[in-house]
Amino acid sequence: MTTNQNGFEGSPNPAAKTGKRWGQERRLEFIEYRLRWDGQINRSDLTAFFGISVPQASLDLSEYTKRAQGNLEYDASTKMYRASSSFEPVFASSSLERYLEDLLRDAVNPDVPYGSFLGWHPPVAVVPRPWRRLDTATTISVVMAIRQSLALSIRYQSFSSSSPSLRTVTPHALVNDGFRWHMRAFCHKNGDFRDFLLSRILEVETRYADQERSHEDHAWHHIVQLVLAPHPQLKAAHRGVIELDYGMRGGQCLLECRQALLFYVLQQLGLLEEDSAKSAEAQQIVLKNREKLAEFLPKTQHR
Amino acid sequence: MTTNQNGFEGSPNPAAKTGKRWGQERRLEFIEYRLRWDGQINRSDLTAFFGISVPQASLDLSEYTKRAQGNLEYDASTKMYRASSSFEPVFASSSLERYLEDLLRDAVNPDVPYGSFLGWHPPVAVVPRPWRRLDTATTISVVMAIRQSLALSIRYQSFSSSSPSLRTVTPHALVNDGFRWHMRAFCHKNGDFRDFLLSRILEVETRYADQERSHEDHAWHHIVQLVLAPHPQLKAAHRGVIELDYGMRGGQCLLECRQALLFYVLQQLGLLEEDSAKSAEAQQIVLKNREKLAEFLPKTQHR
DNA sequence: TACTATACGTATATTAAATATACGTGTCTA
DNA sequence: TAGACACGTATATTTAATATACGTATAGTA
Repeated sequence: MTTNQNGFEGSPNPAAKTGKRWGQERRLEFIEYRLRWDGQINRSDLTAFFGISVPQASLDLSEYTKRAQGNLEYDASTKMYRASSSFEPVFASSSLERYLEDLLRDAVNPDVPYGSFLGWHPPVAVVPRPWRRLDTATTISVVMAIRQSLALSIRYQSFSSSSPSLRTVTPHALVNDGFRWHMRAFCHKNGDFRDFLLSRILEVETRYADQERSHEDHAWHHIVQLVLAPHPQLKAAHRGVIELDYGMRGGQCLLECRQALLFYVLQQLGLLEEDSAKSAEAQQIVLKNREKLAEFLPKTQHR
Repeated sequence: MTTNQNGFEGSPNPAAKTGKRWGQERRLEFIEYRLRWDGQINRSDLTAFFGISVPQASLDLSEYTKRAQGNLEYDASTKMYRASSSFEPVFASSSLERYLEDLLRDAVNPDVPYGSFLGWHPPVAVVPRPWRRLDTATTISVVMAIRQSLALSIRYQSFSSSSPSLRTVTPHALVNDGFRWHMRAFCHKNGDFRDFLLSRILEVETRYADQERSHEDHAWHHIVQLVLAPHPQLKAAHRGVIELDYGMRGGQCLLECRQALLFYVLQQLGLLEEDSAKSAEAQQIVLKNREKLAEFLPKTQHR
């Protein structure tokens, strides 16, 4: 990628030209996706979804058969194609991860069109989140600031100070902690790098040219390793369950994470306190290399 | 939707035929998406992404201008179109929610093609999750069982029992608790509805026809309301911050949730115990209608 | 058992979309 | 000031997709 003086880069090329037609490639992916996750597909699915004609749908189906021999078999009784018993996916876009993500997005935000290929799908429920939604203009300001290495003067409501204060920050990345969005930024007042919740930015007042500062953020680039193990006070059988859940081998597993995110990881795993009041059953896992990691935790966490 | 004797339904029609061409509609959405979140677009973005010709890209851009007058302005110096100051989106697909979801999916699973329109985007970090991934075949079995009202005989590793046991269950929905996927199912052994972690299903042994049981699952269909408020022992200024975070009005906010998910919601909000050992600062919020909700919590939670 | 409806495949000619190629314009860089 | 580049637009041409039609197979129903 090349960067010009505006800080803009040539965009990457995810669904790049392959010589094939973009539209038809999507239709072939659609066939496989529906075949796999809806269990079935026929021409009317294609004509309804893409607005193509019946003969074209036939052509697409025969093209898919050519590319993925033996995946399709026609069930004349239901007038549907089904995945054969020897079905082997040929498109990465029909992966389990994508399907689950599609289900999730649809359940969380049914009004937003995500362009998914979902057909029939099971009822899905998601644990609701109480936080208020973000502001579009603020998000765009932050993204632009990251791209062009701008410093932003923001009115920010930190938890530690009683009223909103003006700060100058130079953001360089976005962070999702599983619940909310933050920006990772250099704070000009304190002279260090911190996290700021996007939802606590009340206003972006001014922006001016700064410099690229990401490389100075050591806690960001430093990757630390957590060693997790089942709680030793659990019965052996329970330990086995935990090992299954976490895919542990030899009684432990490793989890890599940016030092800057260590606090959030431990918080989510309920591992912040050394000796929690919780029972072994509720605690489930322990952090084996706590001493080693202790130095990487902030002294006071101002959320 | 109509259901035939196989339990399959006619599929919904999200990107339905609008008279317009599906492919060109995607290209127009792409133009707006890039304009909004990449800040810019030009013909080569279109030709590279969709594999179309230069004149066609020009046609698409002028078509977008026709549909969204005043959104585009050409910057001859960078040879790019930019969003004008009076930019008004005309496609719901360029919403903030979709952009953030796209960023998240790309960060969590960079290898899975999600078909997003993301161009340049800021570095994004996500708090890593330690759980092992699901099995495709198991997931398909569960989805099929839900669709066709099948009972599954599964080898399941519950946390309470020491070794995997065989159970017969009839699932009717999927649940995402923010971390892991469950199925909501009728348990034939216990005669009630429970949650089962998909990752603890070791094997699906047999499946046989059962009946639709979702309507009997009262805790599933019953919606309860949580009343959340800032922790009363917080200073007034801190309470204001919490009210901002949660979008509270009049010092509280409501959160609706299925009774069956109440446990997970309280767990995630750190509100499971009545009097937590945590400080008011760490606790942040309280549940105002705890007594009312107490009856809806399971006596013993077997995770 | 015959009749009807429907979805399949495939063939035809036709329409419409997208292409290659070309030429003139304006702006930045060398 | 010349060259490079991206813009727009016009041409003829190619290719994709369409409408229409006909024959086949299955399920449901009279």
